[in-house]
Amino acid sequence: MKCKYCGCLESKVVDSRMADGSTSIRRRRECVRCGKRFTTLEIISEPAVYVIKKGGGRQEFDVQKIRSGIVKACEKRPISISKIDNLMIGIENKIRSLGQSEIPSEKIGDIVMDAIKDLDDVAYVRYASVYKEFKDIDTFMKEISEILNKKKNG
Amino acid sequence: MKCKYCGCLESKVVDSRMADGSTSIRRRRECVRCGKRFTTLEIISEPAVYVIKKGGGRQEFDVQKIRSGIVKACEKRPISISKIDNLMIGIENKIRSLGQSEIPSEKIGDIVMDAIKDLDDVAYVRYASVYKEFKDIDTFMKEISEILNKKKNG
DNA sequence: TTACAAAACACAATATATTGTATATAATTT
DNA sequence: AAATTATATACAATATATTGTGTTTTGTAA
Repeated sequence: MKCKYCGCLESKVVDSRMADGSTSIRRRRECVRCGKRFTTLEIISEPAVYVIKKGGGRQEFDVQKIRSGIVKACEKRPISISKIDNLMIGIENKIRSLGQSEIPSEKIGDIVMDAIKDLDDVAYVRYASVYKEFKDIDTFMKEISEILNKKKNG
Repeated sequence: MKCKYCGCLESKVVDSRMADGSTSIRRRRECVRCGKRFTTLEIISEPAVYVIKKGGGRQEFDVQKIRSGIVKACEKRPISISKIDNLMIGIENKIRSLGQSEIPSEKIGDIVMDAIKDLDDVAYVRYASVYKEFKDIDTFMKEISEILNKKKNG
């Protein structure tokens, strides 16, 4: 496991716990070279799902991309990494449970948006703004208004 | 690790390999109860630090880039690789300990410069000349004068 | 349709991880 | 601000994973 700090290839496990109702394992690792610690997550990964891009290109579904998209959307927001990971696992499960080997990227985006919606309003708007690419302004504005209304009235 | 087929909580590892250029570990697991196999992926789960470039661009922070910058600045200077690595580790720790998910590239540059300053004068000037891009000539000249004075008087 | 690459499979010798129990601290929620 | 939850920490006894070598299968590219 390449250390994210110094790139060293060796690290040893310092702690290891079941997480998310035993659907994953969270480990604490320590780099052999620099001694820095980092957290890892072991998740089930069935590589049979392909994402069909808008241009028609096909790419293997990669949770990490989903995760980094969510992480970006959550920047400076009070959302713990474990929450993001849980969300990611939920999204992955949902996508895989569709039982399809090919899924259009739009559908993936919709599923992720749906999941983020319940997590954090700001993150949701950020993600949506990137994902929808401002092409669908009407829907986007409607979504924002809905959130604002909910905040005002809720 | 909960089996994706029968939900059994116990599974054992049948095979384990580094994946994605050693950034993750791919395991093949076998459920203790139903005997079915599935693949898991262990990935790093930590808040990413992003570098905000001058133009506004965002890029994931990469120590190796810092390191290669220092190595270049130390060319033909009597500085061992382990010294550079130690410096790099210190820089990384400092940056991560800021606890921020977004850091302007200027700040990174300042931290690196500060670290190099104590390492080697020539390397420092070289690094500063690249990093400051001679835009901040006054400060740069002042820094050089300070170094020269320190050498003369110290 | 062949050729290449990635993933799955097997096995054996060695090295490392797991899990209960427990404390401290940071982050969220009320 | 207090209460709750999550994360990080430590240690020790036990159980399990890792990695080289090599073969086979499957999917993708030539």
